[in-house]
Amino acid sequence: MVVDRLIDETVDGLFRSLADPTRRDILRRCGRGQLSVSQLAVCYPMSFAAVQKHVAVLEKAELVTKERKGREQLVRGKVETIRTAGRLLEELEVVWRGRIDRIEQILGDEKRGSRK
Amino acid sequence: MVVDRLIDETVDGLFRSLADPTRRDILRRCGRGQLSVSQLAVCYPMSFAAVQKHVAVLEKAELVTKERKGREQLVRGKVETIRTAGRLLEELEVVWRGRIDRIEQILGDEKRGSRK
DNA sequence: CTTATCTACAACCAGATGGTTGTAGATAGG
DNA sequence: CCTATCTACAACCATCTGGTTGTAGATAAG
Repeated sequence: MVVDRLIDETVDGLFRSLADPTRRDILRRCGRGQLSVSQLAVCYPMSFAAVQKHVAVLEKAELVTKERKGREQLVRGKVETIRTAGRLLEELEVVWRGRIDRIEQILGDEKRGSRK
Repeated sequence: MVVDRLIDETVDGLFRSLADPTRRDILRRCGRGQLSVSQLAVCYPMSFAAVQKHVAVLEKAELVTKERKGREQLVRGKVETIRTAGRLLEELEVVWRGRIDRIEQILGDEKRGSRK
């Protein structure tokens, strides 16, 4: 199993974070980590506090990190977490493709060793 | 752009569907499409109606399809939609990696024509 | 036909979510 | 020092979400 031992809550938070257009847009903007929270905030038709909350959600899901720079807080995207999400999806495909085969193989292995 | 013209609502529904452990488990189980809604329902500590709602959410997000078989409704995973989700994540990575380069390139192309 | 099973859907409820405003602490600049 | 800016966080509110129960339609089985 490629992505093991990620508890449900973590995965929930990861995908839930991605399920909001404002947060996806924040992610697109902050790949290089040059934008402060207030710079991000002016991009959206909502209050600073609302954007701050979105950033907090992303941070909790580890999709971004924040780095203090004077009185600003620079937001940077965390590529590893995006990859984790991608791997979770791939794993699903693998389960779909291999479920039955794998069960048969395991049952076979018990008496025959590897097949083919 | 690999994944174009997917409106926000669609993407929201896609990731939101994935942000629930019951629904992720349903997806894992129904890759081959052999399971009816009621067969799925007995796997979880909740009512039939609750599982039915989860399946409805997955169906609306096009992560599964349903196929009538007599009085049952067989649920089958839709691999293309999983791939769509994966591509959305990859696209994010691409934006992070190439944002600045691409802006420079577009500005350059305006006077130079296509490169390479 | 009658009954049991599978599905669909409405109504309802508690808790989470996404927004608001307001207050307050830190830091930069005049 | 004083002020403006950036951030943090609490309180509040409307809506969405994930669960429940109950009712009803269709199909399979006796």
